[in-house]
Amino acid sequence: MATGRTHRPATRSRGIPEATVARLPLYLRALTALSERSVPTVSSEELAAAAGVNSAKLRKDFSYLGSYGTRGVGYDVEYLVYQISRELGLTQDWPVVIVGIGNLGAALANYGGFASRGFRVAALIDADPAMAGKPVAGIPVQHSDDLEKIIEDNGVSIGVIATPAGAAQPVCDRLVAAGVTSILNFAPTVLSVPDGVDVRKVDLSIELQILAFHEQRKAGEEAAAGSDGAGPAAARGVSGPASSSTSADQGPDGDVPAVMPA
Amino acid sequence: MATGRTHRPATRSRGIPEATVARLPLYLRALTALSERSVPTVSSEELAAAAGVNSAKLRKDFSYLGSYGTRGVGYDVEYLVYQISRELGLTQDWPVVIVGIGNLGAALANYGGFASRGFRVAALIDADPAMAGKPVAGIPVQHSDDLEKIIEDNGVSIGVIATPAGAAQPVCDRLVAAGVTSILNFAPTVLSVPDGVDVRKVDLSIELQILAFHEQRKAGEEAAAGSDGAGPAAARGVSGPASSSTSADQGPDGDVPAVMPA
DNA sequence: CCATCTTTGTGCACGCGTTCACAAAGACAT
DNA sequence: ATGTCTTTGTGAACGCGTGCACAAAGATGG
Repeated sequence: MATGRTHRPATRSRGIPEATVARLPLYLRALTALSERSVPTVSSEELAAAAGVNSAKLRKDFSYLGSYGTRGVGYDVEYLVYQISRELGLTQDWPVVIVGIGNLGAALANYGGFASRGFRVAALIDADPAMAGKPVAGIPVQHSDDLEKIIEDNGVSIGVIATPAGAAQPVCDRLVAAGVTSILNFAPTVLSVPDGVDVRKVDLSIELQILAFHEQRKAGEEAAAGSDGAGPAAARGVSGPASSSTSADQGPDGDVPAVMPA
Repeated sequence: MATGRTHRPATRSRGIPEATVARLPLYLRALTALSERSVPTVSSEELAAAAGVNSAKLRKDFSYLGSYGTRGVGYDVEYLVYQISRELGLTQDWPVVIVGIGNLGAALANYGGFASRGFRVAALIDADPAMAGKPVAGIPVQHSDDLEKIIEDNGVSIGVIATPAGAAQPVCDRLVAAGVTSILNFAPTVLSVPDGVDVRKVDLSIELQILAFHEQRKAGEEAAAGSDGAGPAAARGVSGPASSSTSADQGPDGDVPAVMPA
């Protein structure tokens, strides 16, 4: 029982590096766009630009899948779309349940990106009895009492958790016990799962904090160096780390202690 | 003008490795929980377990910030909370705009995680004139015509893009031109930004595809090895890559070509 | 059939991130 | 004051990911 291992530590899955797997959807998206414009072939250079990566990296990524290109020409768009789709497992149907139909859960249910590419929202589950039966995105919400039955009846192996933080771990445990082996977690908590279960997390708060770090660093450098005058951002009121100014201790979430320590 | 560089290639920001920065919010969250329970000190082992990481990694991460621990005892919770908050720039106020108030944008506006830890939703912006003035999460939506003025008046340097894919790049360009230097992108597109602008992307579709890849691999291994009988998941109907079965060619989004190539 | 040109596929080197293992440091009891 | 015990902080080794640079491969034109 490993605690909170987020996603495969270093286990190269069948020869394809994890970093490559993470980029395949990007390539697939770019290729799909080309396919819709009926572009027959594409060079690694062009495709790399569309996907926002280095062309050498892209070629190396594709080399893990096999030699699907033609030297002097490039890659056959349709063929590559098929190969990547197959490699990612998108040629089969993946029923998905979303647990926690609040603002975020409802948004996810309505999100078109789910429906495309083999993913199908099989059920929406919420703990609130008042929600039961209400249709969200055309799908009636079911009560969490029936979670296990829903998972088993639909053969669901991928679960999306969009509950409040406190409910996430219990929901996760029930999903796993019912047979779910892949979880996409939107709740701001570290999930603990048994071996063999994959967890990927999407955490808005963390992403913002990372951006804030770089933003602060940029502001600091800008103040240290001479006034570069790069656009209207230079006149921003970010002067230093000590500008707690107006709203310092407002904490609507019970966070933000920010107290001076001993 | 670098195309589509997602987040700092390898530029170590002021000595703190990028990987460490990405984990600091995790530590901060765990520490905040401890702080609320009035736990005075915590060891690297305990905190690492709470954050779901290796204890050696945690100690090394903290060593980049300085020597804030006491040997034989552990770390002072309050002190660490303060230090990490300061390092991440959370002791100052970060006004944020959300552009694109659809299902997702509205969910983000309502998300409590934004309000906490120094982030403040300064404005909601949408291109639909019918939305203008409507309050979402208590904040009136403003029309995108006023985007530049809103950015400048509020001193916004962090923008969140929750528009459809097609609108993302133009919106991004306008945000950057108006002075935004950090962008959190929820639209399924690769954004092209000038140097000095940070982009982080959150892409549900990509996360799901990565999970599907591992799910497929697990199913394949399970089929190859003898029946392990590990729980009810073993009896799942995922037999092989060729089980396109019932709903093979339903494509509600204009995707999923899945055609056999030449 | 041959020369040329384009583009792939990859060997190689380098740097970052992770993990181990241990010495140094401080708390605590006697 | 001294010894013991806990826990930090870090040197070192290793593995993964990235990018360069080039040889091999095939298309194309004469």
